[in-house]
Amino acid sequence: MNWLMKSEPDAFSIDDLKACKKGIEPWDGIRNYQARNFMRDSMSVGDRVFFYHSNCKVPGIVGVMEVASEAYPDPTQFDPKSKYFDESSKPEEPRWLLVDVKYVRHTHRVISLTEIKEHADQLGDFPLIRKGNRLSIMPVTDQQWDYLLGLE
DNA sequence: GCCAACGTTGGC
DNA sequence: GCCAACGTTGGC
Repeated sequence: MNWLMKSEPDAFSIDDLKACKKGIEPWDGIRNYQARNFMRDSMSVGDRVFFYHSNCKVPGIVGVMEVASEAYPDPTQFDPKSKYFDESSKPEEPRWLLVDVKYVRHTHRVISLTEIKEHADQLGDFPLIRKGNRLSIMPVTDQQWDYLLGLE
């Protein structure tokens, strides 16, 4: 499958990912059940992922990465010093999962949310442009993937 | 910084 | 199980 994953660039940007060792990093901090279930049930190693910058000056797609691991427990949920600490999650029954992601490339330019919205008719149902949607990991159909990359 | 939309929590 | 209160997301 194909995916889109959001990150605030102030916290973790695509440049940060590129700078990681081998361009691979655990995508930690997902605390939303729907997003977690996508990782657990539907993601496979090698799946393509759009890197999306949210909550910033120009929100939009900034690059491509790929899924580099199966889902496994997010260690930050057990770390009291982490802002993602969840005291109600127990190691024998972890509540939150993550996958590793691997940098592939930057897009040639930012494909902004504004621009994506202008193509709503061609994209069909797409969670990113649904009103009020806050999902941080969402599936992207093959058609949507090709169409969005065609804009770059 | 504002605020709409949404998810979660907890009292009842 | 309902729902008000609260916290978070994320565009603007």
